[in-house]
Amino acid sequence: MLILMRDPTLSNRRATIVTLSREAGVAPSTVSRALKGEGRISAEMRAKIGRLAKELGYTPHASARTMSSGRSGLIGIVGGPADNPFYTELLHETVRQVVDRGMRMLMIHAGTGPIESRTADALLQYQVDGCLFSSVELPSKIASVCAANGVPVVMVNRVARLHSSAVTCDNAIGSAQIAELLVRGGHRQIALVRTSSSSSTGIERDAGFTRYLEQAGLRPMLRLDGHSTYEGGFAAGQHIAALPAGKRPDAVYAISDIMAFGVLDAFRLAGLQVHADMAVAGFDGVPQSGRPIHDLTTVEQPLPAMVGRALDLLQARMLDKTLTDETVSLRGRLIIRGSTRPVPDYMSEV
Amino acid sequence: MLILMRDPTLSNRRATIVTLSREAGVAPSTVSRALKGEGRISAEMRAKIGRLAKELGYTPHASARTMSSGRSGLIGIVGGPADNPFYTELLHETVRQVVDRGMRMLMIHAGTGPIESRTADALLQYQVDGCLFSSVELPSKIASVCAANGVPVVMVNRVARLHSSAVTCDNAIGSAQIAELLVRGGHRQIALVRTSSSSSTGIERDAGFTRYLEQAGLRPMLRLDGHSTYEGGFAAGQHIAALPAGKRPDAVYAISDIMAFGVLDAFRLAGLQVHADMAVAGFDGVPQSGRPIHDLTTVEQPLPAMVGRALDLLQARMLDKTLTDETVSLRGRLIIRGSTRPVPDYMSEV
DNA sequence: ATGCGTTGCGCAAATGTTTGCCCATTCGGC
DNA sequence: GCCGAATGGGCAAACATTTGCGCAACGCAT
Repeated sequence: MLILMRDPTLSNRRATIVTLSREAGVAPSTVSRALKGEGRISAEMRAKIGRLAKELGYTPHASARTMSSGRSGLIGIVGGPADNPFYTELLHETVRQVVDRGMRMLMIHAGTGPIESRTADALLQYQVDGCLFSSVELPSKIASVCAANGVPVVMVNRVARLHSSAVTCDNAIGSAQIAELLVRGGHRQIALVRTSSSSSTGIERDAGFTRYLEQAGLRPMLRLDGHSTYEGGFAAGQHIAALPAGKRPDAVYAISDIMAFGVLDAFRLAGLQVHADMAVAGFDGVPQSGRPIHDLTTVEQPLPAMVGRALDLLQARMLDKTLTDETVSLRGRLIIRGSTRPVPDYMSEV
Repeated sequence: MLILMRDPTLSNRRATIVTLSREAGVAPSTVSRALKGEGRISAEMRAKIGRLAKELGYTPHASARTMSSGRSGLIGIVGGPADNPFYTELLHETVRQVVDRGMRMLMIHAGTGPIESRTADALLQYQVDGCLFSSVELPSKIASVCAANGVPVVMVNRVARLHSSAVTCDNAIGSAQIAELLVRGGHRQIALVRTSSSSSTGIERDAGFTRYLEQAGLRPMLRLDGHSTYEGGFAAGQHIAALPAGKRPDAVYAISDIMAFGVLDAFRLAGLQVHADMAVAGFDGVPQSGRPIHDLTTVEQPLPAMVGRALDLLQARMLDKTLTDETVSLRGRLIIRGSTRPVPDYMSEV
C-alpha cells in the first residue's frame, strides 16, 4: 500500500525562522540576529541567510515577535470627525509616514463620540507601542491605561494636560498674523467665529487673535460660536449677513477652515460679495481652501512636518520610557488669497 | 541584610490566564474555556473565573491568541482618496462597525498611489483575518497574497474580477433613476460627467444612465471626463458654462457627488443659475450634498447597510474558507433636491 | 607559552493562549 | 449492580520569535 507523505522541506506551510535555520544549518537564534542586522554574525552567514529568506519567501510573524520582544510595531490612532477635511488630511499623512517608518496603524476610533472602554482595550490587547490622538480630548480612561502600561502618547493639533506629549501648529502666532493682515487691510469691524469647546487649539487661536487686536487698540465687534463645524460656521454667517449694513462687520475670522467655508457659503447665499463687502479668513490650510469658489485666506498647518515630529516624539519615548513629556509647536504659513482684500504693497514685500 | 522581594501574587505584571488559573485553583485551559463561554465548564466555575478576571483586570493578549489560534481579530483595510468625502464616510462607518463586532482595523493604506509590497506584507505579518478594500483597483500582488494565504477579501463600492467578494450600490438602477428624473423634468439636452477609469462603479453608472436615455430615445449630448475629482468636475463645469447658450445642455449628471460639487461651483462662478438655467445631479449622497449651498439631487448609497453586508461576507468567509465569491448590490435612495427642477406632480406621488 | 579580548554562533528559557485528547466522577436506565 | 453516556476539568504540545548567557576558536600582545 502506497502511503503519500509530504516532504517536510517542501511543506506548504509558511517559512519560519526554524525553517531557515535548518536550511542554513545554524541555530534559530542566529537567523534571527542575521535578519535584523545586529549581533555578531559573519558576513557570509548573513548573506546566506538573507538569500535563503528571499528564496523561501520568509515573512516574520508579527505576533510571535510581539510575544517575545514585547514590541508590536503597532501604533494606535484615534482620528477626528469625518466632516472636517483637516482630520482626513492628517489621517492620510499619518498613514503614509507610519508605514514609511516600518510600523503599522491600529485604528482605535474615529470621529466624535466617546471612546468606549472595549475600544480602549485594544491598546493593551495588541500591545500597542504608542498612541497618536488627534482632535478628541484625551479620555482619562485611555490616559490612565497608557500611563499604567508605559505606552507613550502624542497628541496632534491639541495639547492635553496629562500623560502626553503634543505637536501643534503655533496657533497664537498664526491667528495674530491673520489679525495683522485684516487690520493692515483697513478692517476695523471684525467678527470672530470661534468655538466654545475647551480645546487648547480653539483657545489659542481665539486668544492670539484677540490679543493682537487689543494691542492695535481694537476688539472683535462680535464673537460667535461655530462649534467647529460647517453648519456652525454657516449659521454664524447667516447671522452676520442678516445684520443691518451699518452694524455688520467688514471682516470675519473663523478659527478653522471648515467654519470659514460655512461662513462663505452663507454670505454667498445671502448675496454678500466676499471680495467687495467683506473679508473672510480661516485657519488650517486644507486643500479645499484653495478652490476658486472659496479662495480663502488661511494659515496652513505644516502637516507633513507635524506628523513627522509627532512620530519622532513617539519613537523616542518607545525607546526611552523615562523621557518627559514634550510639546512642540510649529509655525504655520500664512496664505493670502482673494477672500481678504488685496494686500497693501508694504505687506506683500514682507 | 534585608532583601526586598515582591510578593508574586501582588506582582505588578499584567494578569494572564496563568495568573487566573492559579488564583482559581484550576488549569489554564479551564480558564481559557470559561472566559470564552464554550467548553464544558460548571456555572459556578465560570462565574468565579469571570469575577476573578474582573478583579485582577485581566486583558487577553492578542498576540498570544493569534499565535495559538491562527486568528488575529484584525481586518486589514485600504481606504480611498482623502479628498472624496464618500470614502471618509465609508472609513468612519467601517471603524464603527468593525469595533462593534469585536474586531480591530489594521490600516494598510489609504489614498491613491500604488500599494507597495512592504505594505502588503502587513497582511501576512499580522495574520490579518480578512481584508476590506475600497476605491483602489485590487492590486494583483495583494490579491495573490490573500489568495495564497486564505485571507478573504471584500471590496466595497467596486467589484473586482478575481479573488474577492464585493458589495456595491446598485449603480445602474440609481443612475437610471437620475436619468428618469431628468427626462421627466423636461430635460433633453443632457451632459454626462463621467470618469474614464476602468472602475466597475464608474462604468455601471455611465451605462445605467446612458441606457435609460436610449430607451427614452435620447442620448447624452456631451460626455466629459471628470477624473473622479472635484477639480475634474470643476473643469467640466467650466467647459459647459463656456458653451454658447444655444449649444449648452440644460442638465448635467455627474456620476459622483465630488464631481457634481465641482460642476456646481464652476457654474456658480460663471454666473449660471442652477435652479433656473440648469439641473445638476450627482451620486453617492455624501452629507455635503445636503448643504444649502449645493442642495444637490443625488442617489444616496446605503452606507451602514453596505458596510454591514461587507463585514457579513468577510466573517462568513473567515469561518468557512470554501465559500465562493459573492457580489451583493444594494439599492440606493434617490434624494431629490433643489439642484434639479421642481418635480412634476406625477413623480412626487410615487 | 600564557593571558586576554574578540568573533561567531548555539542553548534554552520565556512570552500567553488555544485545543485535541485524556481521565475521573456522576448519573440515569435497566 | 452494571453499563454507557454525559459532565467537568487537566495535560501538554504547539504557535514563532527574541535574548541573555555560555562557549569554543582565534588573534594578538606580553
